[in-house]
Amino acid sequence: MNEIPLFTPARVGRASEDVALQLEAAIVGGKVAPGQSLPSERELQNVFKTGRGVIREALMMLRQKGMIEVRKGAKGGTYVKQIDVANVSESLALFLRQKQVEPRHVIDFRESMDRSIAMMAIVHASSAEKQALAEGSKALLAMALVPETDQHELGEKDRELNLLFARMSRNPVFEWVMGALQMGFSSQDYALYEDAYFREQTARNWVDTAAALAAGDLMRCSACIGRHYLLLRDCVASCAAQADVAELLDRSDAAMTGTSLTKEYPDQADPPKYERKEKECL
Amino acid sequence: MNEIPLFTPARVGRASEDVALQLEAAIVGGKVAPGQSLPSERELQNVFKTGRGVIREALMMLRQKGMIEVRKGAKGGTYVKQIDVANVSESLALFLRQKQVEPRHVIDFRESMDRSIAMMAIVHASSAEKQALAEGSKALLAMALVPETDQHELGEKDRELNLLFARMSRNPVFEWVMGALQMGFSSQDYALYEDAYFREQTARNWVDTAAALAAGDLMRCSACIGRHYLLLRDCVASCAAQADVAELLDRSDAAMTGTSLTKEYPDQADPPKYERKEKECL
DNA sequence: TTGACCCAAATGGTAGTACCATTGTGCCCG
DNA sequence: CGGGCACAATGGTACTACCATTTGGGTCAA
Repeated sequence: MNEIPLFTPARVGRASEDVALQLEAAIVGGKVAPGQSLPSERELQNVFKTGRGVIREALMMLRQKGMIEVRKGAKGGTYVKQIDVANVSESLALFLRQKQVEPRHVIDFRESMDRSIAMMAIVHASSAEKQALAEGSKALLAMALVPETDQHELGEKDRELNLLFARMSRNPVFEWVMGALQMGFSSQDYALYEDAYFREQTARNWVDTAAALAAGDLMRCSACIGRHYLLLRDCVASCAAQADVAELLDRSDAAMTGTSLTKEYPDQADPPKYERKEKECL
Repeated sequence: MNEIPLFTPARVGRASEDVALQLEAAIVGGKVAPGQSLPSERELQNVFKTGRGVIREALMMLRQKGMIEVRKGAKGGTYVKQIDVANVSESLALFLRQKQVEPRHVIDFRESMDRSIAMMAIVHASSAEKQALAEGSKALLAMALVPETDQHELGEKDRELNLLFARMSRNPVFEWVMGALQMGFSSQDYALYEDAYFREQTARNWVDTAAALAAGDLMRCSACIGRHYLLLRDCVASCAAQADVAELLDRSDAAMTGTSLTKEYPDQADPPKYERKEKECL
């Protein structure tokens, strides 16, 4: 099964794809190191014997992948870049959102990853890191106990701790995957710091987690992680209950405003409105 | 820290980005359902009051993200698509490759994920799935014992089993992340089936794993997983030894052929060569 | 009636040109 | 010596014209 298609539609349209592929190959092949620049668009135009639009489209694709960065002006051009984890995060977040993945599944995944991280961190993390985590968690608790603290600030701190925690596994893959997941679902974590009860419980639990980790007590650490996600699940469940009501209102609201961008206008003469508000600057 | 920049360089260049953002918002906002099509490029040109090139660049970006699919001809246009997990995989693979992540770290990550999956699969998987895994692993073993079997075929089967295994966790996130990781590192798994010894050991181990899983014996299952990755680590290590030699040869070879694409030609009059072999079809 | 064929319209793909905006460099003048 | 200005390189945008592909309908013949 899964044979190579015998007749691939050779070179059917899409020269830009071809160009992008060749440029990508040159980059990943190490022909152009990060920091160096590709030839200018007009040079590439000559090299590939094609129009400038094709080159620009190809560069757009590479830019979208995060492989290059484009700068205007003299000494401008397309510079090869280190790919940022944010690119992966964005891609993943987009996918998960579109798949309407249940928060429960993401939470389960994160929990199992956290347990793995804890296991590795206990073995591999330096004592300095362990201390940093302990202090960070205490700082979080201090912040959480002040009622005026903004939940976003707390969420940010939580995210920071999570990343530090992941880094302690000494395995960058964990750090990256965790970062990618967090990027798309920060709203969940923020919600955890909305309610005063959850806020305090979560912060205290962080302190316990850090202490257990520092003590090398995997069992207690694992229990703490379990408790963390128990809180998160509770919180998400209670939020979902509210959100359901909000969504119902929102949906009936959206049904009223018929701002569609599609082609389904059988009888309507004046399709999409699309007020261009940002465009009077030309 | 991490304040929102007070003065964002408002609308500096890059109208295509603006267009892409608005279209993306329309898509993720559900204004255009998958399967439906956006207006044609020429219509969008009017809607956004911009040149067609800008529209095309924006569409290229969305296409790169996997959100749309573009078809030529009458009734052609840009159709909103379900994002494929392959997009995430590609993004992740590109990132990992560029970060020169050590195989060891990826393997560790996969191992810990496999253990989590096993835990969940024992609880959640249906008996039909468990049986399917058992039969699949036996089929793999049968194939592995025939010396003539192609290693790629075995690798493909292995990949299939892995995916089935991940699916048994009943959590799609595991399946997707596993799929994404495999896509970028299939060569490792293929290597496992190159040597006759590793081939047989791995296949037998798969059978044991499936049996343990079906029996609900988490301990034995976990041990099998450990053994699997022990084999993989051994295999990768022995491959790396060979690869090191090859790389040295390859590097000195690359140093000879000076086909550079960068701008560093202080004295050279005729920069990049770039024979266009695919282009005589116009 | 049915089938084959062809042509027109819609749409994406490519080429080319002209011009604008931005930015670094270096010359020129005070 | 220093500030400012002109210039050149480069990306960003607009517009036009034309090509290639695909669909659908219309026409003509069997």
